[in-house]
Amino acid sequence: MAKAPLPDKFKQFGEWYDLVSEKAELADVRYGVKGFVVFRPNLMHVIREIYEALERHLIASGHRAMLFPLLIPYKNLLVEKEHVKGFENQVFSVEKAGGEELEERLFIRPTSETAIYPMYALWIRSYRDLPFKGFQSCAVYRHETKATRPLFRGREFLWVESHNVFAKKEEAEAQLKEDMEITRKTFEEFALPFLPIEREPFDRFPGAERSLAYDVILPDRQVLQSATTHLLGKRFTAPFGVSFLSADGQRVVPESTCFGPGVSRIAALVVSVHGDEYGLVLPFKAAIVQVVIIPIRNEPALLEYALSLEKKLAHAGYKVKVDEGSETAGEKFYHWEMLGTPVRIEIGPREAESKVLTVTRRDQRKRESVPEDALLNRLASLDQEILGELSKKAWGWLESNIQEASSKDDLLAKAKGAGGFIKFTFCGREECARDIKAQTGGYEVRGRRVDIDEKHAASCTWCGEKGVELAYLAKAY
RNA sequence: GGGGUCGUAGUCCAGCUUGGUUAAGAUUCUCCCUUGGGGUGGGAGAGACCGUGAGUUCGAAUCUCACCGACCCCA
Repeated sequence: MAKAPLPDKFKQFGEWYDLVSEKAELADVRYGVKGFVVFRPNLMHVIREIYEALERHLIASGHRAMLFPLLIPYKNLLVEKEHVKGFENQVFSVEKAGGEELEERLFIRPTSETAIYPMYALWIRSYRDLPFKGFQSCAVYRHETKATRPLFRGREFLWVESHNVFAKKEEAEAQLKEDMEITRKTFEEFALPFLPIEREPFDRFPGAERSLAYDVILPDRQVLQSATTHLLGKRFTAPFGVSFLSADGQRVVPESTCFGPGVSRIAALVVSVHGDEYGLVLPFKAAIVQVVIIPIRNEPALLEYALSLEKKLAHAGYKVKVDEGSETAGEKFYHWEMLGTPVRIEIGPREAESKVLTVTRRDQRKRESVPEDALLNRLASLDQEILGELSKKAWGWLESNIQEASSKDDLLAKAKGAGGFIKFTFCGREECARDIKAQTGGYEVRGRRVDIDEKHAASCTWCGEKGVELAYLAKAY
């Protein structure tokens, strides 16, 4: 068999990713502005499906869609001190319009707190207005100075941002759990794993009281943060003047949370986590074409049979396409494998004669024979099987890349090794985290897991001070 | 912030050291024939103001300077 078109993603992830992005026609980097790429139709399909899933789960849990303007008055940025510090060096600003200097300077949202909270201050008047749960699906803009890579880090990225307001702290705390659940359900639909990790106090979103992040290990064993949710307390509601009258007539400043699943990054995960040396591997939900039918020769009888099958599958609700192109069969196989199409049906004289079809699943690249009258049942089971097996494989990779360090020496040795997560007992001190990062060549303290309770030792594995938690270390994007 | 590499068809790139005919090749795209169950083979055609600007020269993709852009490494 011929050589695979792509390198091994576990050995040369950067090269693999750039090539698959080009060959599967995902992103086009030729637009010519650094950090800004064009999303092509194959990628937009994945993006739209991710949006569809996130929005469905948000709405089912009581959120409502909104859309705030892209441009925000500059003075709004100055309202919350920590927030300004975090973003002022990253914002794009607009000073002119129609050739004239603007009376009021505007900036392009790097995130929308400063656009949303002034309006919340107008909308929220009574305890009856709470909880207020809203979200918007949009692009945000940050002038990143680090190296950019399509979908992983750009100066424009797509996300959903949810901004919720609650009367009571417990309700806000509970929202963090709900956000985690929404992330879990969405990721499940794309067979993606993640670890929910609470960030250390010194590593929070500017202005947050608590920050949870959803970390995934990529094929190069570096960690990618795909989404975050933050407990903001009164950090934004108070300075922006959001308050309400309680049932007993008291003026109260409410609590708030925000949740930001990075849609471009989740798409990058679908590509990176499932793909192989033949290209993308997509679950049914993410595929723009779910079943491709390939007539092995350009003969009218074969084409006719292929089209009748297409009609049958389309009627059953599948996204199906007959490849009528003039390329040879082998060329078409490679093409559709690169695009990650989950199922391929080959139609040759044998199939047309016997009505027993040759069906190939993309994830395993294995052929099987399926009688035509059993095809719909088989496709339905393949949908679930492929999703299940992709998920199992993805979780297996994540879990097999978590190690635990028993001592400082052990930690140093493991840090020199393959990468991935290293668990250790942490004292919680920023100084200690800085020291670890400096001495391990870039391992950062990500924080502690919130989905399970993990026992920690009495003293910090690194510095020997009192241990407070079992924390995860990793090199991050 | 510091250091380095590179800009030539849609894509990958040769040529530059030592200036000189029509800028070579592969891939891609179009058409014809052939082939077809894992990237068939052949033929014809299309596609490049050689990143931009200036300088040196009889003559610049090639030498010089400036600018713009991209990529990589280190902090």
